[in-house]
Amino acid sequence: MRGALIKCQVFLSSQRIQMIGHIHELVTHAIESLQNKGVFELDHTVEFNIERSKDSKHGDYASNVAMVLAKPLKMNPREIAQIICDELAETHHLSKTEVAGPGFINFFLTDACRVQVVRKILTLQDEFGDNATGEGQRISVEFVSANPTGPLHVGHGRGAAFGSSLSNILRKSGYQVDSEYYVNDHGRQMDILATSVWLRYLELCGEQVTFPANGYKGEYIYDIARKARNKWGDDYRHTAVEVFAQVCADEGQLGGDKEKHIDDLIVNSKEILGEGYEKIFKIALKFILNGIKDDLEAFNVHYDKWFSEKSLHDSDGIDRALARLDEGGHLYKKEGALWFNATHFGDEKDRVVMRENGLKTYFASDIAYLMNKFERGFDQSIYVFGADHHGYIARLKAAAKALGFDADKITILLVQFAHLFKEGEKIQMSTRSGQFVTLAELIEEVGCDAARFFYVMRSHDQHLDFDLDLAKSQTNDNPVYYIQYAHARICSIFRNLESEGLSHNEEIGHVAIESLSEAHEQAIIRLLSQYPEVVQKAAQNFAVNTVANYLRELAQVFHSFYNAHQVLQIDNENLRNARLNLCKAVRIVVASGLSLLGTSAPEEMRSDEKKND
RNA sequence: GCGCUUGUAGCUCAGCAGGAUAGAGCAGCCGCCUCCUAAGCGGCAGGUCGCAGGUUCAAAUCCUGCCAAGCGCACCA
Repeated sequence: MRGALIKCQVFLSSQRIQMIGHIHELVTHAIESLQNKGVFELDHTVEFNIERSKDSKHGDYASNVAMVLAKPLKMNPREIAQIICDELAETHHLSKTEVAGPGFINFFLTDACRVQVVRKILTLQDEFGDNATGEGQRISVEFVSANPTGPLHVGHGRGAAFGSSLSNILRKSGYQVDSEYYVNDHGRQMDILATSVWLRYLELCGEQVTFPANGYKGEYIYDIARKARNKWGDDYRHTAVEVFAQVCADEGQLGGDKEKHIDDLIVNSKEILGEGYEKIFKIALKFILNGIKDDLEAFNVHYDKWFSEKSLHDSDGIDRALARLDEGGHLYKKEGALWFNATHFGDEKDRVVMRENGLKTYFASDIAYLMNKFERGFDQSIYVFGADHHGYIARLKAAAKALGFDADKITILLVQFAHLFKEGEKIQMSTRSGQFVTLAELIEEVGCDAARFFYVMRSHDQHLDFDLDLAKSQTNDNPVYYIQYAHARICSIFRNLESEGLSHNEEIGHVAIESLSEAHEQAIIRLLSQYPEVVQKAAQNFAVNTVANYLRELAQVFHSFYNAHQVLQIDNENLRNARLNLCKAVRIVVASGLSLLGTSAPEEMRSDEKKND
């Protein structure tokens, strides 16, 4: 049979891809030619790879083609590799090929070809690394979406850092990204919040109130209450006796039930306050939401859209979603509640969408929100959830299928918890008691840069130990500063350029670029050329941490170079300009990578001034 | 009990669309500032990739079982 083969994993993206495609073509032609000559006899298709060599000793690219062909051809892989090498057409991109190891073919680029990347980076600037992976695709990334019942705490920080960085990376890979925060501004928790605020307000008015076990006890509730009192004075004051009339006993009391207790209080609050309840509710929501927005801004996290759950209730969003499920015959009544037969679509149990008391569950809103996302036409919707929400995967996918949508368009990424460590001790947190480390406190403590970097430097599905002391330290142990320092050093070189009476001529540098033949320089060039692939791979695998790892590596080779070679203090003008070009390219890529992670790229590092914070 | 996730160096972790001798950082030991910021660089030492099978020319990587850890299994949000 003719035309055996040939599939190659093509990593698209400008120059690299072209090179891999080019080499792939050369190999394919060689094999076809050998078939025609009757040297190779193949009767079925084979797949082989052209991939970047991990070790520079193995050239720039390598192929496993000979090993894959060994079996069908019943020949020794090294022998096959040699035959293919001899058959390869001439090309000015490659300086040599060699057979190595068990039968790899290694391809070596010419020096001229390899150093091209420096010019490319200086030309493209911060557009270097852009790739077309997501061209023409719209993608929704939802993250954090914490209930607006209190300030964000450190548990939300990782989702924020990850989701924000992921959005940046996807954008750089050509996706049209909508980042969203789903605001749960409706439902029981919000009523508990409003009621908690009102009770604190009554306290401020001088009423004797026993605060419910299930209420929100944080100090911020007082802040909101104070705000309400400043605004409305005693307008909403009622006696404690009135408020607690016919309320079930609280936890700890005889026959007490904290859930029933708070629910009764909510009912009373609504009745007693009437329209006033809505006002308290709104002032609380606004206060907290503004706080959340401020915290996220300070964390360099920005959203395209704040999606209100309430809007789904106010519009016909939820009703339409439920109607659609009903039309498909996926809803049924049982014991007064309305159920979605999620088990039919792979979930482990059916789910309630409307409770016996007539209230729609959060899951009903989730379904409506899901439908809304599909209706907006996203090619893909990413949910970033905390790992404790993994039960949601099956039910969301079940809902998507039941609604008639393609469940594969939903991707749920679970972010594992981060454990904070201080002085070697794990910090315990408990939201119940209102004692937790807020995100704002964390930023205050270690700074935005360190916090964001630490959160994403490990794979998102990996538990993370967050060492506060390390994040705060301004030493070489701290990876953030290590990378930023590389950037600052380069900026420093360019600052010193003028004071040394020198100047930078990029053109001279470009012409002399091949004089960068030192091992350190070659290592930097090699790494620089990988940046587009790193970004692309990070986008494809939703692996933000690979960017962090890459930056550390790049910083490392740069620091080595810096230590081994002078840039300014050399007489050879050509070499000096070539090295300046190289430094500038590193600076551009480091700055680009750091910005993807939402971390700044400072032009200088000054420990003395740092202490003034 | 069922489900999801994770077991790699003393510690924290990379690597996991299978590939050529398993990598970093910290901690330990030994070196480098008349030179662009030593927040840096170089070197030494450190691992039966949880255990056992299987697939493959090739397994830390894929499959199965077991062991261990974390999380989840509400008419809660």
